Order: sequence, then structure tokens, then C-alpha cells
Amino acid sequence: MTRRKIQIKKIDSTTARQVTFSKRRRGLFKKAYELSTLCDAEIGLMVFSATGKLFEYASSRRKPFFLSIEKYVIVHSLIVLFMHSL
Amino acid sequence: MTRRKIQIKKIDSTTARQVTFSKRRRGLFKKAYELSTLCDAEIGLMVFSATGKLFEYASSRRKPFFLSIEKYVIVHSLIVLFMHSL
DNA sequence: CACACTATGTTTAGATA
DNA sequence: TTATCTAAACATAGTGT
Repeated sequence: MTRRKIQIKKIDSTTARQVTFSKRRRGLFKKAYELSTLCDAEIGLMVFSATGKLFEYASSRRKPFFLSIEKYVIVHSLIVLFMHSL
Repeated sequence: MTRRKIQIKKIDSTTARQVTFSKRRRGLFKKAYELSTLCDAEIGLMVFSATGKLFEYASSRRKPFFLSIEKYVIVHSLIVLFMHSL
């Protein structure tokens, strides 16, 4: 998508894949934040790396209704940590 | 971000906000798909419009472990539908 | 209203340090 | 490794229909 166009399929090189993961993850989270802010939308986003590391984002809310999304993400994290500990 | 740079704050005009929501939501989901595919990452994404409509994405998985993300999204949807019905 | 267009702003692949 | 750079690809705000 820049110096050269790429195909959307799994990147073979582990190193390149990790670098791309880091870059694009940041981009994705930024986009989620922007959409949430610009459009007053509620967003919950969970990303697992191939190695199982978890990254998450939840737009913060004033309305109690929407707190369920944040709670959901937290619960999910706990479940994952638990499963990893097995 | 194109004809004119914008500030990341809630868009005042309802019409413009809805249009931007539609455009950027598509972009966000595409980015989520690309990250998942390129980097073999697991992604769950939930977006609520300001009017409460839900849009979601979950990368599909072969490993049973990761099915929890998809189940989580489904459960979340059900909770939201239930809460809306109150 | 729901698309299509496109100039411009943003992201990022590959390179380099 | 981890960071920075930047050309090129991509996304999209405003516009038009």
C-alpha cells in the first residue's frame, strides 16, 4: 500500500508480519477512536496477535447502557487469561 | 482528511455524521479484515451507531480457543437486543 | 436519499539507520 | 531488534447528481 502494492494474505516472513501487525494495529485503533468520536458511536475492539497477546479498545461512555461493552471486553480478557493459564 | 482536514470531534450535522459513519465504518471493518488476514490475528469488532444499530465483525477461526471471541460477539448482540426491548 | 467522483489528507511497505 | 523515513497506495470530506 505504499512502496509496493500488497496482496491481502498472510505475510510469510515472521519479522515482516510482526512489523506490519504493530503498524496496522495502531492504525486500526486510531480509526476506531476517530469513528467513535466523529460519529458518537460506541465501539469495542479486541485484537489477538498470532502469539496470543491481547490488545483492546472500548470507547468510553457516559450512558450506563453502553458500559456493557467495556465490561464485556474486561470479562473477555479475564476469560482469555484464564484459558492461557490452563 | 481529503478536500479539507477535519478535527476529530463529534460532527454537528446529523446528515454529515451519518454519511461519515457509513463511510468510516466500512473502512474500519476493511482494516480489521486486512489486519486479521495479513498478520494471522484474531479480531472482534463491535460498532454501535448513535441510534443504537449494531454492526459487528469477528475473524473466523479454526482453533476452538478463539471461538470464544465470536461467541462473545453473539452474546453481546443478544444482550443489546434484549436491553433495547426493555 | 444513496451513490459516484476526486482532490487532498492519511496510512503504510519497504528501506534505512 | 526498534525506530524513523518517505514514496506510493489508500481512505475519505466535500461536492455533485
